[in-house]
Amino acid sequence: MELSPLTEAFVLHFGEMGSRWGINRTVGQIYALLYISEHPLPADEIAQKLGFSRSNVSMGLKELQSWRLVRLQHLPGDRREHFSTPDDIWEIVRTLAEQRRRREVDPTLSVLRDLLVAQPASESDKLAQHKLQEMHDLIELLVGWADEVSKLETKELIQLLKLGSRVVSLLELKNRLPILGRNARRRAETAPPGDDMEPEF
Amino acid sequence: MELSPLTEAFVLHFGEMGSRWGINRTVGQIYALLYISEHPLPADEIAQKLGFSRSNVSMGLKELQSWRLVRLQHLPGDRREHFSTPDDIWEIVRTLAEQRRRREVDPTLSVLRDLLVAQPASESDKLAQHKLQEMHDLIELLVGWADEVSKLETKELIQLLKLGSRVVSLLELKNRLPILGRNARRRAETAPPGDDMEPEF
DNA sequence: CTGTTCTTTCAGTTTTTTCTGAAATAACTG
DNA sequence: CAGTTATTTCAGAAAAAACTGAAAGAACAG
Repeated sequence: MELSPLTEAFVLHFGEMGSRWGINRTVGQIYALLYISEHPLPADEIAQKLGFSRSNVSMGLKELQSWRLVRLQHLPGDRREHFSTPDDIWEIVRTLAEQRRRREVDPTLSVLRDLLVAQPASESDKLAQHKLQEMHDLIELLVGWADEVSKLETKELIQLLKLGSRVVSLLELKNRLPILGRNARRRAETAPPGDDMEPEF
Repeated sequence: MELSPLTEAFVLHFGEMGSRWGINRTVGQIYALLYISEHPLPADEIAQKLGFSRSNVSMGLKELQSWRLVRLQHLPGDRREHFSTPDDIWEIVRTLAEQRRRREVDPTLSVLRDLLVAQPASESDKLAQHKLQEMHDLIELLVGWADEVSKLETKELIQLLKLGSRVVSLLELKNRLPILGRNARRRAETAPPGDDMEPEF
């Protein structure tokens, strides 16, 4: 491997974790190596450092590129392609979220919607559809939140995260000042039957 | 399969998605079936409906139980064990988050911490440690946020999610009204002692 | 206790995924 | 252009993961 023990430990752990998240170990290790490396690396060097075949690295990089998680660049005086990760780790998080959404969440929402508009063939299908509706609404809520939040500047995002649940006190504040929130006075209403996800605020 | 087309479509999609998230297809399908079913199901019925061997189902259920994602119960007049998912979908989300954290996030933080306290063997190790520090801090921030937020009542949580990025305007509002006082209305249980993530608002 | 029903375990098989080397392709150099 | 270097593709090998049936183990009923 000829990696420093520090790098090796990180790379191995990351590969292991990757495989628990549906990313193959090789790809995880390549990513970890690029992340921790000072400079962009050419494919043959990655192969040599990690002990993979050149072709395996080629496929791994292709995969990472399809996720937009690595960037390709050319260094002067070297014909090889060099790969690197973005310098800003928040950009990495955003990309990951965006891609996961595009590849897994959106197709799932689409399937759920199809099943929800289908004519139920039985009583038990109707009950099933209710469950699917709950799941659909939950995912949509989370996705909507993620969309909103991903628009924030990193600084604002960090501020928000640091605030944690204390943000709720702000909500209470808002609710105590009805002039600020359009639905401030609707809280006491009972939820409509068959829809227990709708918060009235 | 003898499942309604609706159930079958859901189960198949869920199995597919599971396998992209590091959960094997069988386990994903079992979970989907339990989720969508009206009543708790015994293992042999799951096996029959999904066309898996009884032993495969047994292993899948064991896996799901280790994740605390399914519950076992006995129905009167039936010696078999019946399995079900929680009725409240938010509980499912919480469990999933909690378990992922315990199994993947915490070990990763632990590895990162170990590598951060290790003596760097070179200049390039020092740079690497800087990258690891960034990753560590980011994960810790996210985990801290998740901890805080998971303490909220579901209603509050939904309210927060619906608010999305508009919460930032509340933050600004608050900053413009210093009369309300620092940490006004702060909830005692959400402020762990020794918390180093204190927001300056 | 004996027989019955339900559940788990696990060695071996099947299936799927990952990985490689060889060959093809592409990109450049002089 | 011919030669060289870099990259990708892909059929088959290797490895890993999933799955099964048979057998053992547990929990009960009578």
